[in-house]
Amino acid sequence: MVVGVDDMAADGAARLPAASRPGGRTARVRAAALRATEDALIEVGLARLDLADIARRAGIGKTTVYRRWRTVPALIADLLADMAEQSSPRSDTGSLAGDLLANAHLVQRTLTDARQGALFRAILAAALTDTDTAEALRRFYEARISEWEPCVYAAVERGELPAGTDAREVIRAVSAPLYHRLLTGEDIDPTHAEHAAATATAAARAGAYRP
Amino acid sequence: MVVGVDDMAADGAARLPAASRPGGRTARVRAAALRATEDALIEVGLARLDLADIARRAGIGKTTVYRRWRTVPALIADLLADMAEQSSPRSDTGSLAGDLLANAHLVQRTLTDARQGALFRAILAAALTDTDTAEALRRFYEARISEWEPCVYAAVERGELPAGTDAREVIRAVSAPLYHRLLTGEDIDPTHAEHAAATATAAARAGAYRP
DNA sequence: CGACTAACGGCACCATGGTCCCGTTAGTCA
DNA sequence: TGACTAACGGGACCATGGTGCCGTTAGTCG
Repeated sequence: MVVGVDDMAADGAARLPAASRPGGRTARVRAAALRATEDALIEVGLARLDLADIARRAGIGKTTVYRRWRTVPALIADLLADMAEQSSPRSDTGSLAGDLLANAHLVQRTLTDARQGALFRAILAAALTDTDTAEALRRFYEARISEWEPCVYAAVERGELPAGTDAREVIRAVSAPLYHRLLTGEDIDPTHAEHAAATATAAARAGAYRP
Repeated sequence: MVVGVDDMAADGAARLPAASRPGGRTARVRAAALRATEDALIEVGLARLDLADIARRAGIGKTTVYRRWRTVPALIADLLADMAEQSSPRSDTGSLAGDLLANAHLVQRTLTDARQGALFRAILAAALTDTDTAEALRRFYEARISEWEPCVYAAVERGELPAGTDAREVIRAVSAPLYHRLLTGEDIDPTHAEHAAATATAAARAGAYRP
């Protein structure tokens, strides 16, 4: 088998636009493929996903999809890398309880939204069956958590929380119970968001997030 | 198409041993299929699962598997129903913190164990892509939570917690952060279990689980 | 204990997702 | 602005998972 540069996509995670030729078309193809993947995941779900269908939606060749990403998880991992780059701004309400509530509501709305919710379910399912996707998901959350952790630093400075509080753990604690409900397909309403935020706030105040 | 009684498995969730003939062989076949499903999920994972392979492992006919369960998610949902029936006893250490810690360690060990962890990852992935499986998963957790909620009632009676504390929410709060780590493929060690238990305890004491 | 039939099993068949080959398009760089 | 080649696209081909048919096995019940 003669391996051209053409055939090298199989090295672990999906690669970003190739180093040697990052220009227009490659980037356009990637963007179209990722949007199509998003749509397909939302409409038909992970289980019935078909790379040929994605190619059709994206208006690109089926061969291209197989060559560049090779597998469904690799494609999703690349989608996650793309999502991690788009940042959503945090709130700053002036109190820890308010900030965490805003965060909880954001997560709640995302997971409840018809499109976003379906997308996240599919992505989480993919992450559970593929380590590269899991790694990409971790990076995605790293980015989101980094966005929100200043809330906790501010609360420590205001004297709301004990010094040494693990900011990232506090942020994670807000969304964990909401994701747990997502797993079992239970509904997630604003009440649950409020509970999640209140619980994390109480635990943080009690000093439960110091190592 | 002549529909015999033979062909009626497609009504939603997988059925339990048929009402009219619950006896020996049917039950044996089901048990063998569920054990084989467990093994296959652990060894090859959800993505590469093959019903013919499961039939081979179970020593039963491929046709039988397709006829009785129809799809992979239906088979997994039936596996979950089976798992829900096997109860694991709770601990009683005499204090809420101790009981929740015991629960957290149990969850931590389960998710960390090579076989059980892989099995849970596959099951959660299936639940995220199929509502019947999600429903079965919900029932499974209902059973587990019911087993442990007396810890909380006891703590209320001892005066450790305020009256009106939502027992089920407290139990869920212990495992939620551990499952959240599972999603992203992060390691889960006893330290994380201790944090999860301590956090839930602190939040419960602070009255965060009253509606 | 023998007839009845639900449920199982083997096998051939078929649909469809994934691979391969090779010609085409379009960034890149002198 | 033209040669070079990375990357794309079409379509034939192939492997494999899922279905249908029909004979066989073994609980059930009189």
